Amino acid sequence: MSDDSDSITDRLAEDLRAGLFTPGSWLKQVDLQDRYAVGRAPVRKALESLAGRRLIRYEKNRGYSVHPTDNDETAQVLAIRLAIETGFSEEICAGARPDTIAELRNLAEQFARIVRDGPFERLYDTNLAFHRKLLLCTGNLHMVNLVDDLRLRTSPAPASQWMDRARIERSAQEHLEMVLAVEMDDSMRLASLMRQHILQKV
Amino acid sequence: MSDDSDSITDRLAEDLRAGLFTPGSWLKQVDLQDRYAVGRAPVRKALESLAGRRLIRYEKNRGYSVHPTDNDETAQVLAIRLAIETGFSEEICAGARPDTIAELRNLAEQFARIVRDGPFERLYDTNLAFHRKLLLCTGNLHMVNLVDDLRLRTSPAPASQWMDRARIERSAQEHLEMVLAVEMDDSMRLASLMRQHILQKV
DNA sequence: GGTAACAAAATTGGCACCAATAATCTGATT
DNA sequence: AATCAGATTATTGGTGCCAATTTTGTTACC
Repeated sequence: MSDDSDSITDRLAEDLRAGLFTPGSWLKQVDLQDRYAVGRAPVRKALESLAGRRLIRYEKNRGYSVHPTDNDETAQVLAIRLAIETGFSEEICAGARPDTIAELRNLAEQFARIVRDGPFERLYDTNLAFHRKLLLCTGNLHMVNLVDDLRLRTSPAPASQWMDRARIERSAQEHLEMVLAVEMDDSMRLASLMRQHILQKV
Repeated sequence: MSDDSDSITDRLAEDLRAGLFTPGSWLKQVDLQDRYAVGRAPVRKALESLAGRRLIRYEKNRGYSVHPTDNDETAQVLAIRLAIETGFSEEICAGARPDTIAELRNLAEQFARIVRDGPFERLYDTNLAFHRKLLLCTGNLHMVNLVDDLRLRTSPAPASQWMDRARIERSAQEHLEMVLAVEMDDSMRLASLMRQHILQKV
């Protein structure tokens, strides 16, 4: 993600995504330089970068903190994702080539397989890969990266989102239906599926 | 914007917005600490923050650089703005109170007045204020801030966007029509106006 | 016991210097 | 003259230290 390959920014972002930090708590620089075995400069760089991406908060002379789990806030970020992803449904259908659709189907089936047999720790990755490839059909890499960041702002932890088995099974089904919608060039149906998928209206 | 009020981040962002740096050029840290009369630590902090917001680029061991004026890239960012702003047209209409509509009309008229009489250097600010207030009707501050950043990524300089007098007069007219659409709770019309306004299809 | 003022500790912010890497210049060789 | 290798310069990246600020702890006072 970050252009700085061997930086700790990605590791910190991943740990935030995984919910390893208590929401609302302070990300103290000494703790982080201890945790990631780096100096303070790389820590500050990572914190400032993530704050710029609004993955964490910043207050002058107080430091950087993990977003508290605020339902209203996550709902707002979710609404942004919704507008973007559904707004690009036409371009997704227009830009999807047959081989890409085949890869999408593969990823959707792989997700369904993991839902059935595990390993469940790979659910998030596989789900992410599917959605990334779906959005990449538009050729708009900036949009894909932006949605990635928005996703990091909405999913506080895998636990809360993937706990319910009925829900993830439904997600797997929706993935397959989305592939069908893309295959049939039915952007309206795709947008509708995306809406209920993102909002998780079970 | 940035939580750090007395930082140079905002000043640098504003100078980038105003097009004071050559597109594609390197933002050398020594130049910046000279320009803003600060040390290198604040400079690095500002650069990393702006890179996180993708207002500038970063390459490891090479530094931070101004985005080159890439038509394809700006078109992609514009497409994101389009999806978001039109996607929120319903919420704008739903959330607009009478007094807010009055303020919107004021801003639209103020913009039209400046188009007529000047001072033209305030065109960007007034335009921004109008669009911010329009989007703020949704109550989604995260979306407003995000669109602000996207706007900073699309408008390389005021010159390119505001040069054509016919275009800005048309923009002023569109602002007023948008207010009418909001007043009439016609979200479809508002979305349509926003589309042509953002894409500047003259 | 509770509160306010003060002191101590913890934490962030910034600066100066050095290391690591990249860019540029120089000159020898063909 | 063009090219390649090496040296020189320029630029970024990192570390350690200290200042500024905030937080926490302590003590006197009511």
